[in-house]
Amino acid sequence: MFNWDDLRFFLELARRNKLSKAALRLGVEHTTVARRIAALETKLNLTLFKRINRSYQLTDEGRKLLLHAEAMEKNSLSLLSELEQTETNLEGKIRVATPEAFGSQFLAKHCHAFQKYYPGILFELVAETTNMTINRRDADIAITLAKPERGRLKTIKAGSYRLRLYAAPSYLQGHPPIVRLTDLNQHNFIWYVDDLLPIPELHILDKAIQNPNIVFSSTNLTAQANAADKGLGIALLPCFVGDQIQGLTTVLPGELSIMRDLWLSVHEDQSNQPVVDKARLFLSNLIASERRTLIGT
Amino acid sequence: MFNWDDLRFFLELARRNKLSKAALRLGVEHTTVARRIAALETKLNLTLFKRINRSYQLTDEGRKLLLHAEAMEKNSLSLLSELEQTETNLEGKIRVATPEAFGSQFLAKHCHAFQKYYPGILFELVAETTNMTINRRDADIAITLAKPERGRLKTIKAGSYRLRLYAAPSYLQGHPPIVRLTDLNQHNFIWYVDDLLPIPELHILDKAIQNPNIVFSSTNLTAQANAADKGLGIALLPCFVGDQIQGLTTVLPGELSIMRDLWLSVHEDQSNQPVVDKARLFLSNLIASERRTLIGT
DNA sequence: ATTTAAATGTGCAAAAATACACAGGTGACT
DNA sequence: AGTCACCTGTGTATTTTTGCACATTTAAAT
Repeated sequence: MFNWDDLRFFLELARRNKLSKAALRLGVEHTTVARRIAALETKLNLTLFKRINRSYQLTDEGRKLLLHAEAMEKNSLSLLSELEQTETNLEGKIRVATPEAFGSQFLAKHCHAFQKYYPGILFELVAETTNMTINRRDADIAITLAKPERGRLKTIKAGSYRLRLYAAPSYLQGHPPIVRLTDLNQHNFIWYVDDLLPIPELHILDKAIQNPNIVFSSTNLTAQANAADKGLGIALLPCFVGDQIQGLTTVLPGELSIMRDLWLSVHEDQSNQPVVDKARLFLSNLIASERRTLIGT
Repeated sequence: MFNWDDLRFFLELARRNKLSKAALRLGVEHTTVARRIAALETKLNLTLFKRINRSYQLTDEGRKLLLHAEAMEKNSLSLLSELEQTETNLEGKIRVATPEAFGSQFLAKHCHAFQKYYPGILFELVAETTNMTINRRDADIAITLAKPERGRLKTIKAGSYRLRLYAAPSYLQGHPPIVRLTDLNQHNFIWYVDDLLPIPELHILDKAIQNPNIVFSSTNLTAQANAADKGLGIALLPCFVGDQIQGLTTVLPGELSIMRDLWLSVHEDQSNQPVVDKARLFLSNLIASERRTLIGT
């Protein structure tokens, strides 16, 4: 028997006709789509697509398969809609502490899904730069950038995200071109205020720029992003913020890319509570499945 | 979206109720089944099975899922029956050379599938102990135990198989018990004739047994297997032979297990011929999907 | 009660799948 | 015609999945 999951890839490619387009929607690399399709073709011993003019066009046999794949998709969707029943029996409240930008720009956009599953649970999102201490029960679950060393916590690495330099085209047109890191010396920066937690990877920038010309600073990333969007200068932003803003483009994406880990912690004695457990699963699933938006393109 | 292929595993487990039974039919380890089911459960955020009394029983939600999974299975089956059309346009003949036992006991049992796909192609199976040389065009495709070093051949490692010692219970009851390798000194052996190709892994046996008491020998593995089945002595057999014979049990499976590779070769200038290509794909697919019977339990 | 056999669970090693980086090639727009 | 953006293909590195060996548990049989 062939791998049923390959039909998901087949369907997407049959609809988009481009490896890259299909890959984007499936949340994988284009090479993965190509290889899964190739595997399906050899397994079924059929040619499903003709590769012409950099586009994948269905063959006659591919069209036959499409009908069956669509039927299976219908099944999978009806399955989800039937089983994705809300758990109204669970009631209570969960407080989740996250870094400011992660909470306000990423997690907030997905809380509706949690609400749909568990309408009885109040989801409290504490997204602040101040370091909330989960130990003092300020929050039931904490997502942090550094692994908490102390406290009786269950901590797992939930995922990673990337930071890049972003600027508005309007800014870039009015300023000297940037082709290497040292060119940044002549540019304006939007930056954090000093008391942010130190990011070790920033020494790359420190070496290249002796005296950064900081024209605006804030503890609030959304403020920085909005300032950059208006052409004030160059900002260091998480990709899940910068990529979402149409008016921003990356600066030196090849030279500067900072990866940071996301840690998810719960109290040892709270980890078995149903409400806490469901929220924990929701968060780690979310971070895993949205990996692509957190890492950026 | 969840992994559609996990539903195949779910279906099998829902029907067999045991990890090990489902694993056997799926051709994987029981741990893999357990992990795929666990992955599906966390992805769907449901409990599909209750683990009671070492058996997996469907929950209510699991039963709901079963209906959808069965529907998807129907689709996948109808898909196969529609697309698995015979290619009557391909005509010709293909000669495949293999080791004797592999050809007569394994490949011969699967040739009907090839015939079904390609009714126009005559499949000639040359299963002999004499080393056929593919270079002289005695065969179009060769499956060998050693990688051919010379000749303009395209060779890939197609898979592996295992050898074990086998004996009939009737023999074992009438002879001293065997708990370690040295106990074999007091036993009767069914063996190859001397000119068989040397198997380096056999030095383990050579060390344990100074003077093996060989009571019967043959170049033909089927003859050896039949002799062993009748209680003549202990034989070294491929698992795909020994495991198929109800009357044989393994001897010292923990102490003696020999793995050998299977190599598949075609001529460089023949590799693009449709008939040769289809046969090559058929053989490598077959060896891959029957991995479990070749490796044994 | 003891033994035996069969089933599930766990940690580690091997294998496979995937991402990543880069090369090459094609069409679109100057 | 040349440049540019975009898409696909190939080889390597990383991550994930799977297999394997072993521990543990439970039911059945002596």
